[in-house]
Amino acid sequence: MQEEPKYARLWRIVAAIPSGRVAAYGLVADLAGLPGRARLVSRALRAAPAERDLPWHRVLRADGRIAFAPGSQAARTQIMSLRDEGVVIKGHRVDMRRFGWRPTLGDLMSLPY
DNA sequence: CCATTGACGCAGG
DNA sequence: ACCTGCGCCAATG
Repeated sequence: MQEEPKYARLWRIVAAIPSGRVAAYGLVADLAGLPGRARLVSRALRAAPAERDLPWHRVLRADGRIAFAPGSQAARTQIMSLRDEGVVIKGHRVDMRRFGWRPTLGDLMSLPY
């Protein structure tokens, strides 16, 4: 049996983040079984094929801040997508207590391949 | 092969 | 709230 490639495992977690909720890079890594590898998540997202259509905009820094520089095109796109889903952004950040995704074990167990 | 670079996170000060 | 340092490590030059 072969181990699922790291990027694919990260992509699966990101794909599971529900609309209207957000998750930190570090949480995505943890849930993918790669604790301490937050930076790998950013790499995986850059490398993700567009066809996969991942909700990358739902991934933020641990403190709720948008990872991209304020005013950058990427940040504006991300903010727009989040607002479309009802996520409130103030001062370039999101209130993680309100919008943070907290999956149950059941959620994780029933992830599609 | 060595150095630098990040869509990061956390502990300190 | 802001800054600094360190751990992390695949990718890039």
